[in-house]
Amino acid sequence: MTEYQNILRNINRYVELNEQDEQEFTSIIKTSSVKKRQFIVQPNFVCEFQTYVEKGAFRSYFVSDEGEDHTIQFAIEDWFISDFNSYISQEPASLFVEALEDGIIHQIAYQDVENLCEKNPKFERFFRLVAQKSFAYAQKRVLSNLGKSAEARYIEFQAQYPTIVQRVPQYALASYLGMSAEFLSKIRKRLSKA
Amino acid sequence: MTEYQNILRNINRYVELNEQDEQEFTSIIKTSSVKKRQFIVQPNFVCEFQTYVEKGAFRSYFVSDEGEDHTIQFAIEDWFISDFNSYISQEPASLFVEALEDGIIHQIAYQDVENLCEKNPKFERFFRLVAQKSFAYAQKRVLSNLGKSAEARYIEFQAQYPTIVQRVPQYALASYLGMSAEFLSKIRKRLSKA
DNA sequence: AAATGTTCTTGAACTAGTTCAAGATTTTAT
DNA sequence: ATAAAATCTTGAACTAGTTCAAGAACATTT
Repeated sequence: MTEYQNILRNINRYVELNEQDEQEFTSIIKTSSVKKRQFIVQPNFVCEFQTYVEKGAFRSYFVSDEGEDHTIQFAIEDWFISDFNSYISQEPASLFVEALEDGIIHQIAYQDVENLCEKNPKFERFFRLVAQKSFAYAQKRVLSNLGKSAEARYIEFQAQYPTIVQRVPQYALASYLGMSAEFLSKIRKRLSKA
Repeated sequence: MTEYQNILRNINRYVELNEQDEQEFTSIIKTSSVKKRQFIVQPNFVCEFQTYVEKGAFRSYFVSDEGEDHTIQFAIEDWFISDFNSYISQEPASLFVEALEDGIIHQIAYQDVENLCEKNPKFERFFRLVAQKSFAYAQKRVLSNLGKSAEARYIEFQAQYPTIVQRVPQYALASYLGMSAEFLSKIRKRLSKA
């Protein structure tokens, strides 16, 4: 079992890689370990990498002018996370990406990915499929919450991602679900009694 | 000037097409004209096409369980629109896509696009870049509205897309901006006095 | 095991935005 | 031109969710 087993298996769900392809891909990976509360992306710095979570839990969030924070995405094992906007345009990020636990990540740099895509159409294809799926998924998330009450949004998230609910601080979850931390606390109390 | 001038110019912003490429692409286009209030996508039918707007204005929207409608996207000349989720997965749509004016569209079918991508990496590349940009753009839209009041959301949209504000019915705009039609009416009144 | 920092809970007062209803205006079809 | 349909406006009553503040529980460091 190699260091890159998991990330390669992930890619193989979309395209079939031979040894040569796998070698091309793993040669651009940079692996690091991160400590809880460490930032791997910060506003005003360009988000150079897409990050694959080998171990740990992360969240990306945006701090609005009024100083509230808004969680955009959680990522645990086998998920990718980044400030995608910044990554794609190679302009300064507006998000933080923060480790919620100690973890291990594999990162791939924008220019390395672009070169790889140009060299090997299998990767062009992989990144097309992933981008399309991410976009579709993001739209689905928005839809599934439209017109729902705060309580309904929580119940649905809890049903769909029970592990994340347990693993993530409540204020981060509240800010993901678009409600105040206090209100989420009240919802949970109400539900635990019923 | 050909029938496909505009859509080809759009693609050429991302990849350079020679005559042969252009020919491959235009051969899969299906052009039609649509009447105001006509639906080009409907829930429960698979969204077979991506639609390029040659002329006209469209909106995609979702009707929640409670019967409210929520506009997801507007599209005018030179934009693409679809129920992307349905298109990508080739599963039944959950959105309506409705013509807001009489118009002309160019459509490309899922399977034709996939075949084209497999045959010609330039198109693989084009659709990767477009999917990535759409995803980044969708995220940006979400971010730019987070934590803002209904009035601020309206003001910003109006500043960024003045033509759309003029061209689109107010209830559709309100449902795009996430507020009731009545409230948008009140906001506008307030602003016109100030 | 004490001390410090972080996260979670609870209630009371508040408010941005909704809902309802009815009339006014604009657009579309005949 | 006229009627019918669609859209927009306005005010009054309401409510889901926020904000503030202070204490309780939990986690982390020394």
